[in-house]
Amino acid sequence: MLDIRVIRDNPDLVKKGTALKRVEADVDAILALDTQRRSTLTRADELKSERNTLSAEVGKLLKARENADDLKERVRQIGEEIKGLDEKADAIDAELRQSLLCVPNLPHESVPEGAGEEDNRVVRHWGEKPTFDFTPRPHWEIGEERGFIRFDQGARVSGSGFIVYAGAGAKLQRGLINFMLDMHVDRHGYREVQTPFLVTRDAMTGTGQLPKFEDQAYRVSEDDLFLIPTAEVPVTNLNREEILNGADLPLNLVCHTPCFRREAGAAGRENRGITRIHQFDKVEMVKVVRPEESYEQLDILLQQAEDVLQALGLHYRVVEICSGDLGFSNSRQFDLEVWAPGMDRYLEVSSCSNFTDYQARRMNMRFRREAKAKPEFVHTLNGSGLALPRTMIAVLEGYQQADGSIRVPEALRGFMGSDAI
RNA sequence: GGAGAGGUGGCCGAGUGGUUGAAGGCGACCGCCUCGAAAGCGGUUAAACCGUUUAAACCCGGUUUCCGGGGUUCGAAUCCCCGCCUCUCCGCCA
Repeated sequence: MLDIRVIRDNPDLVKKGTALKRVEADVDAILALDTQRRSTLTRADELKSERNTLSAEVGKLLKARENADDLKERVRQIGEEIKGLDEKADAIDAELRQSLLCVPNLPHESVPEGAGEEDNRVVRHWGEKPTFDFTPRPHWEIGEERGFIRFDQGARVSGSGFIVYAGAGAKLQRGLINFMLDMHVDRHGYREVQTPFLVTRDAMTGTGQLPKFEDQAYRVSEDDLFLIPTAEVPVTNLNREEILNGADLPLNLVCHTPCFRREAGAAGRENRGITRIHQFDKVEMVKVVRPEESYEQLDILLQQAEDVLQALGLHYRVVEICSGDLGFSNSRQFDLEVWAPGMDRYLEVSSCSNFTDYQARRMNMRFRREAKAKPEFVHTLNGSGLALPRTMIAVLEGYQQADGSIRVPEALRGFMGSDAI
């Protein structure tokens, strides 16, 4: 969330930023609550100060075996008044926090202005679209025909939007996961973690999925836990409520998890095959860094995600996300879109974002530069490296051959033990 | 799931109703000593919020916080209730 002081001191800046993001946020209501909160707090504090003084006097009187009944009664009355003010302050506080949680992060000044997806900017391309001497087929045809992807069995077990990988398809996904993890660990210097897939409401709130987007998450109501929509949630929250040692930054963490998304209202034409399913695997990179280096780290993160696609020999483009399409908690974001020849379109396989101190403030995650320095909020970033289904699509469609077999990308041959499946 | 024990500052660990934000130790930082270091000696060492001030901040005044939430009391780290977490034993189980 945003620093209330920033909102207090620069309300217009905040209004401008949220407008750029095309998000409604009632800044004036927040300012009013803030003023109310402070005046209530000031009055309560004064009374508490008085109570503390008088209480000490009661103690002295009692110790001297003198009567303190009158004083006691007076303090009791003050106590009641304090109780009322505290309750009021708590109520205002809760309301203020709720409002604050619904204000998005502000876009970085470099972010192009735009209303939505259509205004995103293609920054560059890498590689070239593969050419075929036959009409490349979409992955759902290939996958079904070869038994790599069992849509029927996924639906049978869990309903529509769930799939089963089988045989060489299952092994291919496993190979991709290993390949990605190894690259980030061995080459990019990340530390691998394995986290829970069910997280608390606090964790979901910390990274920004809640309270605004609860309808997108699977929830286990019995325990009020949520199935993670991305490893970003458990991994970023790993050090919440902590003051980190500045010498330990930046933290570079990589994690493979399944991701669960309800995708309410997203069924249909655009999402045929496995482009958008309720459960998919993803390798995610998370960085926790010093504030002054977060934008530089975003470039590094993006490059590291690109490295995976390049190593797999997949043509892709880098897209800079405009203000109106920017994620709720993001200040700047680049997507990687891989080419899927069978579908004849680009697919988002990675999203690399800087969250500045927005998540850190929600999670209360800070660091100390030096031994006695004041704690400061860290900056957090994350990027997919990569989402598996769409990588799978690009491989199946991009490496398909006329006879229906799939060439195995060089990088995966050692693992697969063959050069075609 | 059942029974018991426990959750105090960066860490260890005192503290059972009134100058305890919290003894003592460790660690860290500063200074002295030293050619330098170690040892030794002295000092410093929680966070948030409100107010004041300011270019911003420090300082200063106040409040809160000893797992979280309620309660008792003039006053709670200390007493009571609920919850969460950790450990031990039992049960169960990949």
